[in-house]
Amino acid sequence: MINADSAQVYRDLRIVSARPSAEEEARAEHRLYGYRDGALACSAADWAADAKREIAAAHAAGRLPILTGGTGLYIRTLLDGIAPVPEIDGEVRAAVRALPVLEAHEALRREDPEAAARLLPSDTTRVARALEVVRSTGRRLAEWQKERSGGIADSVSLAPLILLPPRDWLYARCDQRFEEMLSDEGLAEVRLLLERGLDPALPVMRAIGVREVAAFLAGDLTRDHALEAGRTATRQYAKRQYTWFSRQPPAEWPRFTAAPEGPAFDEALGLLLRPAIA
RNA sequence: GCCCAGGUAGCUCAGUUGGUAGAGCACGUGACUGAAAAUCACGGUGUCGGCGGUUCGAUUCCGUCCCUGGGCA
Repeated sequence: MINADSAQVYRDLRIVSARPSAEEEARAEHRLYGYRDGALACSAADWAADAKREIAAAHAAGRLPILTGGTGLYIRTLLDGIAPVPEIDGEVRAAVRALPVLEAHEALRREDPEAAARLLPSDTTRVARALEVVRSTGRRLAEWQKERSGGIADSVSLAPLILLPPRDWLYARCDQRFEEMLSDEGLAEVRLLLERGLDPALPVMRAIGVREVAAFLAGDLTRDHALEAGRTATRQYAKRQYTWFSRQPPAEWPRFTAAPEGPAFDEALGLLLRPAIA
C-alpha cells in the first residue's frame, strides 16, 4: 500500500491525519506513511519521486503496488508529470512569501503580466508561485508549463477506481473522525507538534485539525467549539476532494458511487484487481 | 403577575421614515501544473413569531396572543 495523501506523509501527524493504525499496517506492507519530517515541506514532485521509487521497488520484487489517498495533484503529478521548474532559490521564496498578496500581484503585473492577468489578486498561493518562478528562474511559469516531465502513465498499466460515496455517508464519517483528534492521544500529538515551534505556514501546521486542536489547547475554543470547527473544516475538504475527483481525472476512470463497503464494493475491487494481478 | 428588551436565512445579526429584505459564517456549485488537508471564484437558500386591524399596499404602524432574556414582586 503506497500513500498518496499529502498530510499522511508527515511523521508528526498520526492521529490528526488519520493514518492507518498499527493493526492495519500489519495486514500489508505500507509505504510513504509518516516518513517525512514536518519541518520540511513536501511538494507534489517530491512525493511523486518517492512514489516512483516505491512502485519500481514493488515491481522489482514481483509485487502489486496499490496507491491510495486523497491528494489529486500528487497522483496527477505521478502519472502525467509536471512542469520541470528548477528548485526555487530559498531567498527568493522567502522574499516573495513575505509580501502582502496585493503587492505580490502588483509585482507580477510588471514581471509576468500574462500571469497577473490570469490570476486574481486574492489567490495568494498561485500569485506567489508565479512570482517566485519568474524571479528565481528568469522564465515565466506559463513557459515552463508548456512542458511536463516525469510522468509514469505510459510505462505502467493502471487500474483506477474513484470512490464517490453518498454525501450523507461521507459527512457522517467526517464527523466521527474528528472525535478521535480530541482524544488524549490526539491532544498529545498536537502538543508535541506545537512545541517544535515550526513556521505556521508549513503544510504540517495547516493540516485540518491542527489549528482547531491547538485553539482548544490554548483555551481559545471550548471542546465543543473545537469539535464543531474541525468537523466543518473536514466536511469542506471532503467536498473539495469530491469535486476534484469527480471532474479532474479522465472520464474513463470508473467511479464507485455507493458506500465503499459490503459485497458490491468487494466485487468492484475484485474486478479491478484480477486483471492487475494477472 | 407587572415592567423592560428582543423574535428577520441553518447560526449571529443589520435593515426597511409603509412599496415582500442583506451581511458574515454555515451550506451549495465550480476552478485547480512544485507547500493541494493549500488557495481561490460564483450562488441568497426567507410564512421578516402567530392571528386580527388600519391602508391601494404591512416584515415595518396599532391591538392581541405565543416564545426567549433581564428586572421587580
